[in-house]
Amino acid sequence: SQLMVVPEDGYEWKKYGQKFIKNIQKIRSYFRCRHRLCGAKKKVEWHPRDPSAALRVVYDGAHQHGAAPPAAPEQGGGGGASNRYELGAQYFGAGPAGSG
DNA sequence: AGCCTTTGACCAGCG
DNA sequence: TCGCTGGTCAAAGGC
Repeated sequence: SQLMVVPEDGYEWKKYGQKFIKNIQKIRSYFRCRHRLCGAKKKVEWHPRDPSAALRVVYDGAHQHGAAPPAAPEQGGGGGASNRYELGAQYFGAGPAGSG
């Protein structure tokens, strides 16, 4: 089984599903913002047999609160030692749409 | 007692 | 119309 190693980005998320995508031969996890009436969603993709492979985080939707909770401020603009695992692997909005 | 995470089945779109 | 694939909910266990 895979470890629940989800990098923190300053937002709270709750996993609600996990499936293996054949198209990319990777495991895709589904997360939802714990905020109220917030339609923000996050997906994490990682190789099932390749820890070396960089994680892939795909953000969908916008946070209604527009800001992260005080429990984990986003430090405002990179620098934060929170999401420094693979900034080059994060997608916001519709996604990489084309160039990836 | 509540929260969270893990897993199986159902539904929807395309060819 | 059926089958494949991707996306989501629902039931149970530990702290």
